[in-house]
Amino acid sequence: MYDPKSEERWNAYWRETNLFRFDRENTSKPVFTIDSPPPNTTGGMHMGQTFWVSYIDSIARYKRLKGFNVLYPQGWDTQGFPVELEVEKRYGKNMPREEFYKRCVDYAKETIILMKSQMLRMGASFDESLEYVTMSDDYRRKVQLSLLEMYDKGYVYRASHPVEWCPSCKSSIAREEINETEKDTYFNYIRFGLKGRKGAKEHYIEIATTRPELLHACVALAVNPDDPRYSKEIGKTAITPVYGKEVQIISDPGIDKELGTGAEMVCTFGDKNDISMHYRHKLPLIEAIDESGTLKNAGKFSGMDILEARSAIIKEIESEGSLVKREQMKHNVKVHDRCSTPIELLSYTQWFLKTKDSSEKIKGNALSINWIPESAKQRLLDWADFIEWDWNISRNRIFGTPIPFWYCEACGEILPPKREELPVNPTVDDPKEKVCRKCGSTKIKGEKDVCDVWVDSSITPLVIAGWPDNKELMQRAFPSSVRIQGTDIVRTWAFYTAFRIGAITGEKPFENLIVHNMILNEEGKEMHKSLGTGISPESLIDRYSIDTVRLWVAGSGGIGKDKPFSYGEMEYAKSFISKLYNSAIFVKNAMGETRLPKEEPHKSFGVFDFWIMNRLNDVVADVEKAYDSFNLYEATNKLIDFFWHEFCDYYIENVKYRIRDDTKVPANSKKAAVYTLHHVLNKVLVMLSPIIPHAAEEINSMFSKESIFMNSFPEHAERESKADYIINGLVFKSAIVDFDYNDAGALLNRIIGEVRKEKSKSRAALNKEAKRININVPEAYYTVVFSSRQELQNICKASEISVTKGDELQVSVEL
RNA sequence: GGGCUCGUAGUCCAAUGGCCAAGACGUCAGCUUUACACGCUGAGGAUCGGAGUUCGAUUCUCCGCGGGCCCACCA
Repeated sequence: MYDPKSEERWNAYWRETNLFRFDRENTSKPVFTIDSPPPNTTGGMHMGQTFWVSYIDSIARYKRLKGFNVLYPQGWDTQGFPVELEVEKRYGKNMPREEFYKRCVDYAKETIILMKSQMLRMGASFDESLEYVTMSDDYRRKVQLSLLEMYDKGYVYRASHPVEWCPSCKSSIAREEINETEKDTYFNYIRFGLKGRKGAKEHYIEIATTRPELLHACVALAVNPDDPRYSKEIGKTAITPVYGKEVQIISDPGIDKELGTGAEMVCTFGDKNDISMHYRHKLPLIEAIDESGTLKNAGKFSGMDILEARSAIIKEIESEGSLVKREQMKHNVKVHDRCSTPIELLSYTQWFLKTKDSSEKIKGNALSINWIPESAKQRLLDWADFIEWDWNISRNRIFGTPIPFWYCEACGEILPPKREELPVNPTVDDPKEKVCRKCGSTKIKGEKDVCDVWVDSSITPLVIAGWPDNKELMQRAFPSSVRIQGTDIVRTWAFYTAFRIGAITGEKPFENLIVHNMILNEEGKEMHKSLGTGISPESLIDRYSIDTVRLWVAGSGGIGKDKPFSYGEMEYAKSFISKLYNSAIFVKNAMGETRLPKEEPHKSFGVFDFWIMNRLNDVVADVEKAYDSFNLYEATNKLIDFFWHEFCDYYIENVKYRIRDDTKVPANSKKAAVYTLHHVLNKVLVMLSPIIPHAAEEINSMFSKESIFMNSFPEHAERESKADYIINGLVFKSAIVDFDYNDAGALLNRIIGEVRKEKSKSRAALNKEAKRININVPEAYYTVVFSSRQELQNICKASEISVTKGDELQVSVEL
């Protein structure tokens, strides 16, 4: 029985022997570079991470067998909201900046230790000496350098721009950090007076709004130009209630005539639509809300928070007689995904990278990458076409890479540091340049904001290849050979990496990009820790084994689809590992004291030995092709099918009689069988070792003192003529027969299968002696079958056998 | 509303412009074959609907239906 306890032993052994270290000095082997995701250090490993860790590790191990010098580092994405939020959850928000910062660092360090041990337990063979951590000075230096490079190339600018702002986190946030939730609210119908016609009933215009508290920032009323109710009012002036301010009535085709009253108040800024109106109609800007979500420029309402102001102002509007009605409604509110606070749009001075003008370049870069699956590429292309704003990289937070710039408050000139000064921290450091180089002002300020986390992680292909210090390694290790990542971060990690690496180097970041989907629970729903619908990888390992989980990952289907988890499939994976282990025991017992012939064992080969060797040779080619296209599913299934249903079900059964009693078989027949058993088992183990390294190593240790990872991947050879046979990648010519061993083996196995079927139909045990077997074969196969009749008789346990020529294959059994 | 993507047995998951559409789990029947009952032999079971292209479509195109993801709108 395969004992999962041995798995931890092999993990320890591989680490002690440094078997998977990247060999820096070796320049003869080609480098294979793996850009694996640096996980957010927010907690223990989940199923999605288990999936990609074992997937990419299998590829790393395969490439080593193929003779590559595999550069496989593992990094940790430690900074930004995710960690800050975990720390807030644990310790609360109220503490000095320095203390909070330190707690973030400690939390990240703690989590790295946990996650690393979980990954290593899975058998991940990354080289620990190559680890990178985004909060380290060295990594930050590289991030800052990458920004300086982009600044030099004109990608960086600082500007006032409406940004999506979280009043609770007091920071601008990125679009991908926004969620939508449905909330109850009131749709308030409010009357605006029309200038010069005060008093008369028809001298009002009515709007509907969910945001009455923004009334003070109202800069226009907008109606649809095709709306007959309002067409004559366009260009006139309306008076806001409460504030009594004059605003123009403008027309815009974007206004929905059916919604509310068909008239809208435009505020700066209530929503995105207001922004486009603001630019389109060149409306004035009123800053309505401050950074912490309280009203400003709102007269007596200034200083109230949004909800407070909302009810206060409604009361005021009502008492003034301008409130027509309130309708309860549900509407979608954009909230910050980390804290669920509704976001606001604020005009704020921020740092930007020019993604919008770069979209064609980004697309070109994405197209030069080999996407697996192909269809994942479309996500990035669509996104690139959709960009509205440049990438806002500033975050008004604490735990992040400082934006490495100072600026002149007088003229806005950006003052970058010198490269050799990096890393810098403008949030606290004084500028080296005391006087603005452009206007001579001495009002030089350091940027207080830090970088968005994707700024850190979007240069991993450079960092892992030794950029910028090790130019020699860069030559060999960049672009990365492969990246693996989830489909959920194509728009972020893949997109920003393609953008930044393209901008900095002009090259693609990686040759191949594997995009995996989600692991769902058994019901096909997303796993959520909070809902208790998750399955912990640790519990699966404990219940099955590491390699069972790994085999499930590899064999669970194509990579482009969400995949429901299945205990049934886990059981199957477990069964295969048992099968493999048990068959190895058989081979071991079969060998006994037999010494393997060193040379020319095939002199004593029988037809089934030739057949299985040739089949192995075919499988080597199939499996290699599958691995080379990163298709672990195909590799796994080819290997399982061959091993289980050809090698075990037929080859082993067919040679048992030769093993059991070698006095009744030709000389050296047993030796040839034992040699073949061992050979095929060994090659299959080597081919499986990337996927189930622990089991392969454990089984291999029954036969060899050397690690299985010291092997090379088996060689495939092409047969030149049909009677050739191949052993270990070497082609041999058969001088005696002129038939194809693959066909012959298949035919003989079919005959054996027919005999089994006949016995099964008669409800007889398969090892029951048959009195007689009659085989009728077409003339073309007669020689093959006739010359193998003695073997067939032994394998099928028949007292007599007869082979006759006929039209089609017929097998009858007399019991 | 727009885009992308998918639809194969009870379930999961492959492949393919043409041989009988692969495999697994489950089901059913049989077999304790001295590696393995986590096994072996066998049985039954599927291309969402419609139209088109084609000698031929499950595969390509279009429409519809259904799922998933994304985006927009929601004053």
